[in-house]
Amino acid sequence: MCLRLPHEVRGRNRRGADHSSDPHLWSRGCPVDGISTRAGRLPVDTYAEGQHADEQPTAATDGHDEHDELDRIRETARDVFGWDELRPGQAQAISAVMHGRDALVVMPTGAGKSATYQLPALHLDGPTLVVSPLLALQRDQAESLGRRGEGAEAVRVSSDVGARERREAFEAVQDGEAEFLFMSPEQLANEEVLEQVRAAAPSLIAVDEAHVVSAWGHDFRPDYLGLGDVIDSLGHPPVIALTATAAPPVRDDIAARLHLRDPFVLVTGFARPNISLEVVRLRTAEEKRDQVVLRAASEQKPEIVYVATRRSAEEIGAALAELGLSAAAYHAGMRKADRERVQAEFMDGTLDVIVATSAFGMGIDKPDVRTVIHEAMPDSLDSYYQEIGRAGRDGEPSQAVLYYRPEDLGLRRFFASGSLKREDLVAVARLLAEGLDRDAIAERTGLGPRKLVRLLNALDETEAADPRERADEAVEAEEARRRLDRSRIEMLRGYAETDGCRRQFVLGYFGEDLAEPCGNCDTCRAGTAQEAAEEVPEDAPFPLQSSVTHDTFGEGIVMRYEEDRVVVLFEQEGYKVLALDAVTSNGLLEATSEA
DNA sequence: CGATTCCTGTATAAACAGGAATCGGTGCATTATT
Repeated sequence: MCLRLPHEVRGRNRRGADHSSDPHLWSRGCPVDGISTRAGRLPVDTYAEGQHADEQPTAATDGHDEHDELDRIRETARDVFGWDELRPGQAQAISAVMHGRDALVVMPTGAGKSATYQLPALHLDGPTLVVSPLLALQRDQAESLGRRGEGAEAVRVSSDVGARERREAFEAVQDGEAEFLFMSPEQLANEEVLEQVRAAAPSLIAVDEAHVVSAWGHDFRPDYLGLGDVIDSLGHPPVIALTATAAPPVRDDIAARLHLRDPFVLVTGFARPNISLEVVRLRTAEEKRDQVVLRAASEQKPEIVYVATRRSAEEIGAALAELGLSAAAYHAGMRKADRERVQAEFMDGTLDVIVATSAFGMGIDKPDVRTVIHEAMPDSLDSYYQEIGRAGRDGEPSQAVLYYRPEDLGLRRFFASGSLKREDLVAVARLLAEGLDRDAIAERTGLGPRKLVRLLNALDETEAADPRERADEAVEAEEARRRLDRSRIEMLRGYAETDGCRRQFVLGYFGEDLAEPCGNCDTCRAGTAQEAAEEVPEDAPFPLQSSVTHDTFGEGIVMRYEEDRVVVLFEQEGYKVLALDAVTSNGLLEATSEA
């Protein structure tokens, strides 16, 4: 869906624009006739990198109204946030939201992501509901808004807010005394609480850290999957979803789960040329442990060492401390006070090295982190890129080192394996058909509330009427999801094992085509990246990012070429590596007739 | 899936091999006790 409202601005990187020489610009393309069929995926409206605000694409219809409006937005940006200019694309996204359109904003931390919802919030009548995953983030953001001055007052409603304070918060929002209301999806899952929000009639909903909809919604925080319904039941005011990281399939998932309607998609900030990339491959676990400790001790500080288990965090943290370094562990099993102290010490520079599980990082914006070492793979390249992205925010040279053993992928496969039982699904589907509600079903089946929400979410996605068919459909959907998860794990392996330029690989994963090897990764320095780049066939049958159809796998997008293979991201199957031989000689893939 | 821990059998001492069982990550909210 690419029909544009007249006020809208088209990126200069759209189809037809010549950007073949500019590696930073990329577009999914949008056909002239206004119908996007590109594998059904979200078209990106603005992919902005290295542009300055004043070079921004000019409006298709350059009305004065729009200029006035952009001027007003810039004025607020100056007065409230102290910014002289907006980032490329940011003004367009804000403008789209103010005209009632949903938006998905992919923008790095520290680049003014929050302002992208806060600016339209201040211009739209009515309060803004901000959905945020961590109570600590809610506190920080509400406090920082409180310091912005008049009109930006914020309140929170969560389990750590008492009954009286809750009531006052809702009153403040309903009376217009507070503009921002911060809540978790779990709060919104409670119908009585939701009714209070509805009474306040929010004119804008912002979903912060929106990638967790996709990453956590399916099992860990199932109420995230209910957000789409919550949004609809609030009358679907404009919704703006914000995240620092999301590969194309994750963007699609976010848009689908939140029920976004033809969202304006702004993608920016994936290029981080100052971070050097390196992978060290090792055979045994002991060897890896020793080398990680030695390397961590010798690299520039401040430094983050990411590990896969709490135990590793403790052990490596202790080993570094024993070597005389200022190092500490950080994971969710620690006492809250200890976690807060460790984080604060790392932030203010007292602590040089933090050895952490994935619990550490969300909302962290420390400019001078010089080194990020991974003792083990995270669950996806999305997570990996976000974690290493915490290095070098100040633009100074920094490095990311991944210690890799193929066996480490086993833990990821374990985490990625789903577990809904067909018999549970059938039982719940039957009771649903009888008209029972959630509580009644819980009582009858004896299923725990958490598991039940997952089962209900899974069934919610199905279309059949018969309970058995619904269960089958849900099982199949979960299997498809597991295949996608596993294919993403395979992409991790691909990153770790490639001879090609690692930056080309990871940017390709995010849908960006970096024309030349980067020169700042280990394979570039070793020379293999250049060799690999030369192996990409000149007569590649399909352009990068083009849509293709496979007989069994269905619709997909060409992600990259490697030697005699091509990697395609299929909607249903995830990432697949196909032999070019077979592709060309058997006509395995066909260009989708898109436009 | 893989690493670690626990248990059993061996066979007369203390320990070891080998198989089975267990564990591994993110946080909200709620509830029962201090």
